[in-house]
Amino acid sequence: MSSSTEPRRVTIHDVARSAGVSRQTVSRALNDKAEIDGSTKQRVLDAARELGYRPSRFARGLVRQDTTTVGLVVPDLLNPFFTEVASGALEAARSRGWHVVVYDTADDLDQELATLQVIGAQVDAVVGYFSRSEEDLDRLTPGIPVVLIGREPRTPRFSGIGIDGEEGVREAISHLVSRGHRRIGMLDHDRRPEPSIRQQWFLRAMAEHGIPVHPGRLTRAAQTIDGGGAALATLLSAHPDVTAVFAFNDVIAIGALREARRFGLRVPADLAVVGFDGLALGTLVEPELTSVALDTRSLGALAVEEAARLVTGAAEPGRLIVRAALHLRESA
Amino acid sequence: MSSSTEPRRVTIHDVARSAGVSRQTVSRALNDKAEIDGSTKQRVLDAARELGYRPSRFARGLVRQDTTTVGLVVPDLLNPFFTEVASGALEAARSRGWHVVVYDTADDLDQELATLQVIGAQVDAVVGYFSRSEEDLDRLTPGIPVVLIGREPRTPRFSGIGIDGEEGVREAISHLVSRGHRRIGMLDHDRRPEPSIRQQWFLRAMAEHGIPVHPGRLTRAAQTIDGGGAALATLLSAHPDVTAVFAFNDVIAIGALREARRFGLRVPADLAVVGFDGLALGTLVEPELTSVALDTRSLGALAVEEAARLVTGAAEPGRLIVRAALHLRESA
DNA sequence: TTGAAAGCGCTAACAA
DNA sequence: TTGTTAGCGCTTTCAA
Repeated sequence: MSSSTEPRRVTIHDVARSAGVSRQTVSRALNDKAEIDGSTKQRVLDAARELGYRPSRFARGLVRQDTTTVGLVVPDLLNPFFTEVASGALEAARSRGWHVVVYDTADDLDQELATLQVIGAQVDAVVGYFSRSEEDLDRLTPGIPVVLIGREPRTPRFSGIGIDGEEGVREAISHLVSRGHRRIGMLDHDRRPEPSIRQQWFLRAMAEHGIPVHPGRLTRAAQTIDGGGAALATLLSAHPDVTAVFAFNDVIAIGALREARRFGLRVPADLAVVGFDGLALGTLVEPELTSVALDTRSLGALAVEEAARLVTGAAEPGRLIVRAALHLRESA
Repeated sequence: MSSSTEPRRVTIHDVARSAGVSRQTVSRALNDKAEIDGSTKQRVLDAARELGYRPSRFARGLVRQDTTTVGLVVPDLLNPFFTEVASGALEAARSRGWHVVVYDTADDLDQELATLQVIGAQVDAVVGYFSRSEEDLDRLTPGIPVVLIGREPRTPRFSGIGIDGEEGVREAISHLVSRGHRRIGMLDHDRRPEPSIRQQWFLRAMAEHGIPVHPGRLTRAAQTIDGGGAALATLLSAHPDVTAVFAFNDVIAIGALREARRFGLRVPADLAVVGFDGLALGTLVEPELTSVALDTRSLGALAVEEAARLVTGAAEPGRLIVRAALHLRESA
């Protein structure tokens, strides 16, 4: 029967007293140590169960400094790209015996801030996607190793897992051009005022083929399926002569695919669509999505491995690059 | 310059000595307490940064017992169903200021065991999907509140978030029957030897319409897109006269959708397909998937909320039920 | 405004 | 096999 007032924590001391042994013996029983009598052990275990005893993870962690926890921050776990990155991070962590605390910031700067404010007290290292400035990040994660994914750190304070898709985009554009496309649009992201690096790759690849890109053919899309659809609609209403589009990512591309269908356009016959990321989702849609593909899971895994290097002091913050390559499927 | 040998941890004591103050003052500076001189505070902060000091989360947690962490266990984060559940759990946790440690057991009993063995030392409560017996679970999570999702606990040791899809399945079958279907197959899961409860709902609903179900029309599928496709192929080769299928879940149903297309069958004209879960993914495929839908995110959220009740002692372990309802879209 | 002392709950060493 | 002692690193009294 438990008191209905303050539910004071049951400690190892209570168990010891109840079983008539020392705290040390309780510890031995609970941790399956060798030097303990069978019947004593059973008595202790019974007492522990009786009292509903749970060891404090803090006290235990304090004395056995052995567990490592990494914080993984993503803007939206439901976005399949981040799901794949998270999955890779989880697997890499598991293979090292690390634990992963996951935070979904809902792509919101305030929630990102709130996360950063609490994360420092919970983890040994932080990996993931952040929108705040490096100054902010540094201030909010004092002394903690941080690995930025998909973003080039400007200072040696952070490690970065970068993406080099230039060659992959070049392949994609060459493919489109070889199929006779010349009026090619792009559905860029709309997160920042300036164009993405992927747009730069796109423009450079187009320039290599001597094809000018009308600025109106560069549209911006929210990073959702619906956003991709809306952007395609905008693009096509202004430039109905476009025969192919390159999207900032697969989510946007899949939205475009769906919108094209609603427009009555056949893909790829009337409109070719190329995405970026190479999500598994791209193989489920009809037609299957051609994409400049990344090994998304290794993005997460590499981030955790880099975090491990930083935590152990095996390396200074550095950068790693993941390359993208064209995966030719049906949509282009 | 740091020693290249044992990288001994920098403690509050080191900072105190370096700044020429007491440990207490360091604590005050770091925790933004009021009673401290501005210049002293700055000196301490500088020293801390200089030494790369990071407070131990264990020591801090030990004395401040305020943070709560819940462990979320899923068999496969890449399965969109579990992604949605996880997303709901993360949001519910965030709103309580809880942290979530996520474990992906890769649908493997040994990894589940390994997870259970370490999770107790990391979290205040556990929620998620488990395949092991309640005896095993109880033994491995001594004293820790556990909430089982999608599984009815047999003992009051555990809370459960159950799914009641009987009415939803009945709606689905009524719909199919009203469209003239009578030879309806089911693609059940293949995780256990016995048929799923969803199959029982299916058979009961069919019986209510007085339609006998040939046992050969009950097939088993691995819970992947490919598994769903393979199962449909098996079913159709043995029973080509089937005009509709009900799948254990949307993932299997989407595999069936794809396979039907490869068979040259039009959906729903030649073959109607109904899934279960109501995943967002179902709206991305062509045709959009009709499904007995669940609020998957609330499944995760309810689990965390129940965990909160157990942790605070506000309630004894209990069960909650989430109901499913037919979402009519295009595939049936 | 600062410091000294006490203790959070546990386990690793050592002694009995 | 068991108990005693001494911390792990931090924050909260309380006194200076």
